[in-house]
Parts: sequence; structure tokens; C-alpha cells
Amino acid sequence: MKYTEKLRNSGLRPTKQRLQICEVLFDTEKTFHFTINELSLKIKKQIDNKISLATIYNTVHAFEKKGYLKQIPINSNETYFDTNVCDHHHFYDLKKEKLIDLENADVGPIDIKRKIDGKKIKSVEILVKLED
Amino acid sequence: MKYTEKLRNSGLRPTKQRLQICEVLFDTEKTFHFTINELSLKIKKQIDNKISLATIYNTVHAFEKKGYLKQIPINSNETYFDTNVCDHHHFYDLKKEKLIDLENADVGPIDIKRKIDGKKIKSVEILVKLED
DNA sequence: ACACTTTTTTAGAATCATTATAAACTACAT
DNA sequence: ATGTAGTTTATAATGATTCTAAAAAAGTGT
Ligand SMILES: [Mn+2]
Ligand SMILES: [Mn+2]
Ligand SMILES: [Zn+2]
Ligand SMILES: [Zn+2]
Repeated sequence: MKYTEKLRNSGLRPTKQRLQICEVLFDTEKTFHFTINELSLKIKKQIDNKISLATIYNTVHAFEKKGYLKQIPINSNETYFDTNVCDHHHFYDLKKEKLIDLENADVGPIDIKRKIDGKKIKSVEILVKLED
Repeated sequence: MKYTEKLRNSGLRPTKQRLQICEVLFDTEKTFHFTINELSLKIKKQIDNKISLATIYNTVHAFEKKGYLKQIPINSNETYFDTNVCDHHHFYDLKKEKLIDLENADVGPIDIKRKIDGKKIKSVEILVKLED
């Protein structure tokens, strides 16, 4: 199995459920953004057996902790995740409530001039809100 | 009263509760970031009568719609608001779970090269996550 | 002041994404 | 095969937010 190794190396047992969720998340041409609800529907469509909602939450959080998923800060009642874990930025279409990737090349260099004592920059993310 | 005019001009009746919330939000040296829960505690401390939680939610949303408050996109179970409605960016101290304003002068010019057909840019916000 | 309409406040209920619980199940080492 | 820790699951609990509908307050006209 394609993801068995990856999971083992992360200290996660390669269970049937996790492997199936890996397929849904990572066996795609393109990366994508999703909420837990959207992922849950996607799994139902692509997989024959049922995976409980609790397991989906558990797995998404486990994968996020391991760096295989990223949470996107956005004002919504649902949490958004991203299978694209490279540094990149986002458009947010307010009407459609959809995220669009902004490649790093799509944004000029970002210069953060201020420093905070004793703190390091972990990430720099731009959110560009779009209206009609 | 200081805020009566401002509320009337916005089509909001200057009620006792709204005027008191205005004082808590806007009668300060510096702007600040808050969650509804934090604001609720602040109101309890600063004013003698009780304002119901529903009114605090209603008022904050009304003020946000009128542009007197801004919501800050951040990954938290609580919504963060900002009394600083000028364009600006944020540090987010992951340990303390606190936002810190980044003045526009603290950030070099931002160049968004990509365009989306039929969409206008409404805002561009940077979130800089800080770790130890 | 009074009558009338519209907006606002409020306590409490409802919603709903998320997290916790704890029992059954599974992976894996010995 | 047995033991142990990790995982899944149905279900309950949590908690921020929104809804409801009745009472109160604000605004308008007379
Ligand atoms: Mn959320
Ligand atoms: Mn929220
Ligand atoms: Zn993305
Ligand atoms: Zn701010």
C-alpha cells in the first residue's frame, strides 16, 4: 500500500480508515481545500465502507499535527483545511465562500520589518478577500 | 452624548446599551482585539447595569456591518474582532493566543500579481504566526 | 401628553461544529 | 497466541453562536 510506509514513519498505525482517507486526500492531481463536512461527503462517495465522523476528525487532526494538512485561517463557522502544505497564500471569494491558491510566484516578496523579542516567525500568510 | 450622533448617522438608534458598548469599545487610548466573551467581561467590569449576551452579539455584528469593527480571520473556536478598522496586518502569538497589530509601515508593499476575472480585491491581510 | 409604529433588548431555547467518553476492535510486538 | 497500546465508533457533552417571541424603548405624528 502506497501510504502505509508514510503513516508508519509518522508513528501512526496504517489502519484501513487512515489509508482510505489518505487516498481521498492525497490521490489527486491537484491539492484542494475542504471542511470536515465536505471531506465527509467526499469519503462517502469514494469509499464503500462507512467511516465514522469522529474518525474523520481524529484523522484530520492527526495528519495536521504531522504536517500533512494545514489549517487555513478564515472567518467561517467551519474550519478549512488544505492538502497543499507548501508555503502559499489565498484568495477568498466571499460570494462563493471558496479559497483559491495564490502561488508564491503570484505574490511579490513580503518584508516584515518589525520584530518581537524572543519570538520567531513561523509562517506568513496572506488572505486576499475578493468581491464582485 | 459622544456617540449618539454617530449611531444616528448609521441608522442605529442610540440606545443605552449601544452607547455603553461604544464607551467600552471606543473610549480607549489604543485600539484592541477581543472575543465576544472578553468583551462581555470588560462590559461587566466597566458598567453598572447588565447587558444581555444577545445584545452584545447583536451590537457587535451591527457595528461590524457599519464598519466600526472588523473581524480578524484566525484559527480559533472564538471569533476575534478588532477596534482598529484601518488596513493593517497582524502577528499572532501562538503561545499566548494574542494578536498584535502590525502597522502598515511595518510591512513592505504587497504585490498581488494574479487577477481573478470579474472579481475585485476587497482587502489584503497578512497573518504572521509567532512561535518561541 | 398621547397614540401608534418600528426597532431593540432580553431570557431562554435551538443549532451545530467540534470534542469527550468509554466500550469494542485492531495492529503489532513478544 | 497473548498482551498491550493504539484506534474506531456510536453516542453524549460542550460551547459559541443564532433564533424566538414577548416586553421594553425609541421615534413619529398629532
Ligand atoms: Mn471552526
Ligand atoms: Mn467562531
Ligand atoms: Zn491553499
Ligand atoms: Zn488589529
